Amino acid sequence: MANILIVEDEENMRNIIAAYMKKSGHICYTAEDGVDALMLLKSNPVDLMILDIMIPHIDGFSVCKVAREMSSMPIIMLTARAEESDKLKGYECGADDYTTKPFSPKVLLAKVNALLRRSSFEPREVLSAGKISLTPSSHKVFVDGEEITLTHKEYELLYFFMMNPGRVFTREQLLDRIWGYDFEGISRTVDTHIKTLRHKLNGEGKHIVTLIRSGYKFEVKV
Amino acid sequence: MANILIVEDEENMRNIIAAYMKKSGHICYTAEDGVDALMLLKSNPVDLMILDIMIPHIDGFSVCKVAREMSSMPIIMLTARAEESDKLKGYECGADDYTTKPFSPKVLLAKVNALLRRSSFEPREVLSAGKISLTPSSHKVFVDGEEITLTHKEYELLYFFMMNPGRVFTREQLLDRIWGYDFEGISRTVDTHIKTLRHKLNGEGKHIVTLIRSGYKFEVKV
DNA sequence: AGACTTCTTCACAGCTTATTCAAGATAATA
DNA sequence: TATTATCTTGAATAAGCTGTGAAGAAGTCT
Repeated sequence: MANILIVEDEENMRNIIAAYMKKSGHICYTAEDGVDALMLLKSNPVDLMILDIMIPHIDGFSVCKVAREMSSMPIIMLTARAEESDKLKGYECGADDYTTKPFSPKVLLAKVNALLRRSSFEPREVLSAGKISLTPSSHKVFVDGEEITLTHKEYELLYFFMMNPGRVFTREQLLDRIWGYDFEGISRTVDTHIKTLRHKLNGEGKHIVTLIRSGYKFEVKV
Repeated sequence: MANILIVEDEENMRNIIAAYMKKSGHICYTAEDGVDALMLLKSNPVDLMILDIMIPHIDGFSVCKVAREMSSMPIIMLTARAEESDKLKGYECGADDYTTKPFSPKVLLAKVNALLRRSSFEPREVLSAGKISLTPSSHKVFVDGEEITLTHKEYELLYFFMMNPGRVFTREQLLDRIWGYDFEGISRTVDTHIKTLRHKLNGEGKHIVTLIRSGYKFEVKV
């Protein structure tokens, strides 16, 4: 269901965890050190990470911090040490859970599923609103049954909106989260993309609502 | 920041947990048995619950299940038993974490904050007073179930009032905090916005109370 | 390199929202 | 009750924001 990254240097442990996750329908990526982990994080869509602290090259805390900057995925820390200061450090780095070895793989799986539920991760195959439907896996968008072609930015914008329905975003937030800039000053770029997106969505463009001085939001119902 | 319900029958333990949470800025409600807990849940806005399993009248698992049906708040289970079957049962009931006693209050606090962060808890999901309710994430305002449309300034004004109920603000303070000016001299700008806001709030405009010579305040109850 | 697509910038019309002002209403004061 | 200070209100005016089309810049693909 979800893409899970397992970062653990002991091969045996790694395999056991992966086996449990796979059995429950998740897709697993594995890394045996911090560098591997970061590379995988960059190039793959990871929904949750299980992260051992004592790993070669770059330790788990650092990996956790970097991961936190790029995504809000749930992170479960694993470690042999049960020291309080370590746990606190883990939570400070942005971890969601801190599990000490030895642990039961069943309980780990239960935690994983609880966190996925909590992180509003849904294995949604298709997002829809009104007559719009969007399939993330194939990047296809249909309006009233007709496929429409969007450019990459337009797709990302629509996808972002549909993943966060009802929420208001300022132009700056959109530039930040979709474009990835720290934009200084004013830009009409967002407006222009909204315009073309609305146009391509035809009548369904009404789902994208302007809030003067606040930004835009996507409303599922009219 | 968040409203936390602590359900624990041992008075000492309850007080320690509450003290830690309060120190971190959270508002605490406490219950010493399952019935208490459910009553509090019904009548108060709870953002997160810390729930002991072994409590009088109704056990923690049952409280957890009921709570899950009414809200998606994070739930942390506490217990003296570290049995795997118990943990699994906890997660099955919809708990987000299962902590065994004895535990460090610091770590518990870190978990609480991690879960609040994770649950995309925002400084209050919905603010309400009388028949007014306001959702910050979508900038929506309802009066008696009907959505009303506010301009940006009106929204900001109402939001500010509802975030600071009962407090009196002078016009200068409002200009300063909402408009961002250092206003010199007199301005009727605030008055005018108050007027239209009251008007749009219809009968509920009465929540905005004028204090002659002092300014305005927002009263939650009539 | 050339042709095409996509992205960004810009200027301005059209419209919404904010502010000012003056007069009427209300409350405090003596 | 008369007087004065303070609010409320409505209308007029000013300010600010967004939508749009067109054109230039940056990427992509062959």
